[in-house]
Amino acid sequence: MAISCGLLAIFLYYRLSTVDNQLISFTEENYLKIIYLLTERHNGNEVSTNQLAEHTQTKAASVSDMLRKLAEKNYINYRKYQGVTLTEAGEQIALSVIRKHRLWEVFLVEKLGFGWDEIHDIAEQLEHIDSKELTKRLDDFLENPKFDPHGDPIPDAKGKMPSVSYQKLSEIPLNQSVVMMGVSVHSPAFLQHLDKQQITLGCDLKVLEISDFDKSYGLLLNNDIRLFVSNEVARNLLVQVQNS
Amino acid sequence: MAISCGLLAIFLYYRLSTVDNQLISFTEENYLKIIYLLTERHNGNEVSTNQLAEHTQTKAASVSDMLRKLAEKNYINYRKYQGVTLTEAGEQIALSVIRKHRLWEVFLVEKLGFGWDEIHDIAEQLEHIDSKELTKRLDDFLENPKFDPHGDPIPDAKGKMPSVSYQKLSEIPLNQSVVMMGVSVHSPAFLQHLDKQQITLGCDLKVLEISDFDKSYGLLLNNDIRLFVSNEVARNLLVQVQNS
DNA sequence: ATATATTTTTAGACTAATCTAAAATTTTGT
DNA sequence: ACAAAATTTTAGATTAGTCTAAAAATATAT
Repeated sequence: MAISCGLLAIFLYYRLSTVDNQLISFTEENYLKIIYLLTERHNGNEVSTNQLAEHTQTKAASVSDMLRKLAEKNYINYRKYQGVTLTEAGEQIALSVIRKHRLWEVFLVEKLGFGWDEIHDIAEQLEHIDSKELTKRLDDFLENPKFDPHGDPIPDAKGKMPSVSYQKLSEIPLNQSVVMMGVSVHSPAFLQHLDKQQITLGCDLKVLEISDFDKSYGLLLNNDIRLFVSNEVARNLLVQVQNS
Repeated sequence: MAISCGLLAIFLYYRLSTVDNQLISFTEENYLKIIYLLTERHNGNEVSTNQLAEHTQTKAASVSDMLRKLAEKNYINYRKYQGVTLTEAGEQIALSVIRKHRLWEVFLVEKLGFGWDEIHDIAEQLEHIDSKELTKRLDDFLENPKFDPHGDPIPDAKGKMPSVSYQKLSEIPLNQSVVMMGVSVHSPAFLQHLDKQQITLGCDLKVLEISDFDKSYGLLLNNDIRLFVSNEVARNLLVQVQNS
């Protein structure tokens, strides 16, 4: 019986974001989020048009257009042909979207029982839901998690990202005990591959050897099980030395 | 670190709906939902262009355009100048959106502790999240509720709406004990007004008198408290005679 | 060091959804 | 029953976000 639905018309393109009350579309939020994540991955270096085209699944021409627009709105620092970084305003929006994405992922796994390989596409939708109060209550309902089901840190309500110091398993010396803390690839195929070998967040790992034959990693899992994983897998497992 | 975000670009305008795998936009979903609710309110009679313009908060000209489009896609029966009704296909989409809307409303109230006056706008956003699996798991998580926090029935996964037989309190004879089952207006102002008088879903009501002076209703609440509510309130309270 | 290859931007076009203004149709009131 | 009023549709324009093709800028390789 509830009818009052009008807002959604406007909402489709633009809505008054709860971040600083700026008008911002889903699409713009997405670009800012992707710029944030790629910048982080490149240690703060500028992100290129082609990289953005790849990750937004659009063409470079479309990206150029959008960058001009985001620069006009002062969400990004844009030097033509040189790539972009986020401004403070752009970063706050990106962090707000990432916060919502990761909180919803926790919800999907912890409350609804989804696997960590099933949640990405749903969280991609939920991350754009615009309600500060909802985000706050969801955060409390989930008991203020600091990490999502992939081990990624969740920014707080003020946009502060917990600092983490993960290393790739491939960079850990032989026989060093480490704890599995995250993954740097989120593809369902990769995550399911880990599931099959019972490699989960929080498990103990030790590299016993690197095979001369195929550079695969011989591991000891939870001080118990011996297994081999490919170099590719070892490079995408994020770990931390115990008690540090 | 999760980057794979591309789908959203396409998703913005169109996505493959889980209902029969048809391409459908947020906007189209909204029109279908509103047509369903208005048709229901008018006991199955056709809905007019102007009514739709009012409820979508657009102009009649925009509605005409959209109706042409929805008719082309066989979601509605459209006779120019005569109004519209939903086809079976259109009704299934509308029911799917309404199901999600009402399930999310239950979530917001039961799990996150929102008041029934605070949830409409958030549910308007959440109703468009597209994942059959999510809806199914949410439904189970909420223990398969049959009614939302306003007393509106929740269609099942197959699009079957529970039938309800509510009457307006204003149509109930004097001294007939009834149970409060729903509201026919969802405005925060109305819902907060009820809160202040402790009129909640499930409470017992009996009309003791209708004032000659201002046509207000003298009620007995929970066989205990006497209070007066306006005619306007009485017309928007949906009740049911006990044990029927 | 400069020609070639790659990347990025610009120009021009398209679609979805909206708008205003004007034309067409239906309804209403006497 | 028919003129006036109200409603609905059509015509033409606008904006966001995308595209392709071509031009401009930068990077690379001998």
